[in-house]
Amino acid sequence: MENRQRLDDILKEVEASPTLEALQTASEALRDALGVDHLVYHWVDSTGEQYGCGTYSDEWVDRYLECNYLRIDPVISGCLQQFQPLDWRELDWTPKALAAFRQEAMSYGLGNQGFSVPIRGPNGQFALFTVNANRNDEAWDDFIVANGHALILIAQIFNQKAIEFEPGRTPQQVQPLSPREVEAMAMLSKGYSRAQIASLLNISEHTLRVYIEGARFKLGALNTTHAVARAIGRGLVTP
Amino acid sequence: MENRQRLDDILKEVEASPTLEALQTASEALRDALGVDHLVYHWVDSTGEQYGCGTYSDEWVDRYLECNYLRIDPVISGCLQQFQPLDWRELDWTPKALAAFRQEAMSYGLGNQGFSVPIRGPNGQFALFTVNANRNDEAWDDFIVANGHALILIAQIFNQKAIEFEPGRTPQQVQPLSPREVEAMAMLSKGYSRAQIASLLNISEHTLRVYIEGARFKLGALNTTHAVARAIGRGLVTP
DNA sequence: TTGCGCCTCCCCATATCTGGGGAGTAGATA
DNA sequence: TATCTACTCCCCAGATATGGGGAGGCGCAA
Repeated sequence: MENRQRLDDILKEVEASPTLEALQTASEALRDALGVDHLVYHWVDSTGEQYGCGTYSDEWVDRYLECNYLRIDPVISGCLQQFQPLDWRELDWTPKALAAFRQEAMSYGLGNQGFSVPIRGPNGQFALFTVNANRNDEAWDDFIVANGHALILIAQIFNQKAIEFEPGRTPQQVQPLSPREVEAMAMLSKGYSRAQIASLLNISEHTLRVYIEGARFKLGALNTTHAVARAIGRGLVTP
Repeated sequence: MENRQRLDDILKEVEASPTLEALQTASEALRDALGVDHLVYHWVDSTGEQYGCGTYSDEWVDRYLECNYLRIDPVISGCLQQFQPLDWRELDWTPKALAAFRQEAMSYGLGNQGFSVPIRGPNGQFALFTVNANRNDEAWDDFIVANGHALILIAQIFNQKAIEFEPGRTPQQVQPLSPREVEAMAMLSKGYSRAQIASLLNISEHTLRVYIEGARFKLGALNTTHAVARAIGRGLVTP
């Protein structure tokens, strides 16, 4: 269990020095401490800007971006649809993805096994923390049992640090929606039409319209759909 | 650090026996191990169904539900808007919430300090893991420094167990959206009108409509706003 | 080869939403 | 007490979205 102590030390350093460079050097240190081939932290902030640090080779990163593999990467689509930590073996490897993508990845030095921890924030933040190694199935099982918890924790700590870099921390004070406005957004997000909502809430359709317009205004939205999307993003409504 | 070992043991038991009762007994064991007054895990699944386990008194839970405090609880609204772990002192305690809510809570045995770890899933799952105790500010600072990481980990483990209980694990195979359909949903969620999107994507407005209708159908949505909400919920689009 | 899914285009009519105005009540806040 | 916000209601006209029909080309897979 001295390994654990070593991980703790590295993470403490990360927490003390919140810079992108610190995450980068920590990635390398953690990779060695864990004994894996690669360790990557990839992060999309609320403006859609992407950041990344990790131990993939520059060639692979360039190739990945160039081919827009983001769109076909099963790791990405898998992690977008669930948010538990994910063993790459559980993924849906279509023949295309397997041939065109995974084999190519291995030629760039990636291992055959992977484990990714997805994290999602309410404003579209999405982070992915991945370790990658060349192992057989049994060895990988053992690795995950031994280190799964630590990986989740590392992902959280990286994530907290990443949040601090966020440029658009939206210090602009947000207009809180009134209860009725929230209610309207919630009903809209469930697919009800204005007429239905009005009758369900026992108010006139026009009154409902006032709420929707109020919500649109307070959320800075261009139309109702936009307002609902923002309400969801702000956590006022659960989708 | 024997405390840490004790936490580990309790968590291992939780992982071995994934039942709601196990979470309940673990809550009590963890409360004692951590030396706090209360420990609660509250969880909303993708259907909107709510579950909870923890050490609050039944009277307080009843009172809370009866008064629909969910709507005014600053802990809830705070955690819905950010997804980092949250010290209750950072919350926005309006006079009303303070008077009507917090003081009443303390009369039901809650402590003055709290720390909550929010977790969000892509299908509307929302979980909140909270510890609560009666401490002065310095003691609470020390507690969080000492146990913050452990709390995050506990929240994750509770969450993974809770996911296994989910009834609507939606074994129904989901229809994947085509790239164009996803694109349409993404633009709609940003507030663009159909005409704008069509011209931005360089396609006729009617073609765009076909995509939107396709997405609506595949997402089982009643209208466009509903479809966008579901696309967001499914993680196809970031709000 | 024959499907199947995806992408692209067009017509029409109707339902629904949006934008602009105004106005009264109650409750909380200052 | 004065003011502000939230809530409720009404008018109208124009913009926008929706529903239903049909049709051709392209690529992938059984």
